[in-house]
Amino acid sequence: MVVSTPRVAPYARVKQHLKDGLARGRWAPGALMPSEAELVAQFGVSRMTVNRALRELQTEGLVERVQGLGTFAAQLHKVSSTLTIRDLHEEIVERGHRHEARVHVARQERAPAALAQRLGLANGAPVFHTLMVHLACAPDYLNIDFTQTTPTHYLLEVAPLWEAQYCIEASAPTAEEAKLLGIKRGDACLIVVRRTESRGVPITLARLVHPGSRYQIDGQFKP
Amino acid sequence: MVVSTPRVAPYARVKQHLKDGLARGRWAPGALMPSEAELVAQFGVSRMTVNRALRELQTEGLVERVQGLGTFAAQLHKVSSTLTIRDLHEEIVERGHRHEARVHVARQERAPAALAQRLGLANGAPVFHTLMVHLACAPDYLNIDFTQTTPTHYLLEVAPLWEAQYCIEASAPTAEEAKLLGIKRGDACLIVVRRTESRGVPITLARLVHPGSRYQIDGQFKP
DNA sequence: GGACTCTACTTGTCTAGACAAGTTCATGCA
DNA sequence: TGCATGAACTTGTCTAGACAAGTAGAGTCC
Repeated sequence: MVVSTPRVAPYARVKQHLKDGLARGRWAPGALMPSEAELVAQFGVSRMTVNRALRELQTEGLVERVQGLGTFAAQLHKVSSTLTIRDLHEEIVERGHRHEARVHVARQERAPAALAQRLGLANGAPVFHTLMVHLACAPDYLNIDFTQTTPTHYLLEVAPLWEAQYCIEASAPTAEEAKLLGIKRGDACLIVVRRTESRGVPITLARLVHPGSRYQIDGQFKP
Repeated sequence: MVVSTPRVAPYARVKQHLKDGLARGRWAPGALMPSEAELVAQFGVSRMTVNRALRELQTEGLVERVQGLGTFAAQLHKVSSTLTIRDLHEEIVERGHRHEARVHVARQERAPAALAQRLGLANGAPVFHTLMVHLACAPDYLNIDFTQTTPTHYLLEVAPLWEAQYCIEASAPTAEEAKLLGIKRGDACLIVVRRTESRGVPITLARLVHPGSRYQIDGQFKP
């Protein structure tokens, strides 16, 4: 019987070796780690190979490198994880549900002062204002634009999303939001305020209100 | 007057060129992008240089590469951003505040069934149970263990954090939590449930309750 | 038609050497 | 003492070439 050894690339071997060492605390946060030259000698590979391993560990936030100084074990107190912002339309379609939405407001407006400031626009600059409620299980309702797709989906196709800041908070919905979502004013909501830019130009400022009892934001971190 | 041109590395030039093209929609999501060989000819650099540019774009999620096929513009509908989980103690100290905490529960227990399942442990396995309230502006209060540091801080030093899953939701606090935090039961709270592992061994399962009126979770995405 | 092989193209990875640029430290000079 | 210099080390990056491995399509044989 032949056991196929799943050939592991040398750069991956070096990388895993360093990860293991970090995992078992061989190098305390901030401690100096082996130099590229040492790893070259130890593993018998070329410097480019070792360099790739270290560079990837750096982008993963596991080590910090300083030209002229060396490679240091990163402070693991700061852990950056990935949080996926998904297009709601895509999400629902993938789950096999139909997705429709009720559009309550869809008009061009002059930006009020507070909004203009947050978007970095002049007072009264024209903006599009859309207010809609997404329904995962669709009733037979209106059939206008944006009931088959989401504004985010549309904007992502027109202008690739290039920058986004978001802010997650919990609070009670406004009276209007509670009414639209069919919940009580006292019910906790998860509110994501998301601002997107493309090439420095503000694209969207969305206030996404999720009933706390039905939505969660999940994320995961792996080294 | 000499204007110093900030020398840009060739790999960065290639990378930026592709980013620009993606930003202005030169390649629709899923479309075939130039091959390494084409970029080598176009920029007059070696293949390793082009390869690095493309590989980094891949790890940034901007392109997808398939051996034998080519490089494709990524579906930009999925945007992964970074969310920083910070050590609360570190955070508060950095802001120049003193940080103390009231410890209400700190004992070893047998894990109840629900908890054991979430941690992947046997029923009744011994776990440490800590319940504490963090105070940003410290009164003069108890002075026991963990009032100068946080359990998370301690555990991060003992066992480097190697994996974390979290889940953010909004809901009303339990009666006990409301009492401890000095808020009303109806006030919305931002609840982060965080589970950490190190080398496959569960380390902590934390339920972090933040009064919605005082805390937000911020994040940012940049290409 | 169906199965096979061969070719052209793609990405994945490694090598050995090179030069640039940053840090640290010892050395020597004024 | 104070300061400039340079050696020794580090990481950052590039090159030209090589082989491996995966895909797609054309051609060939049965």
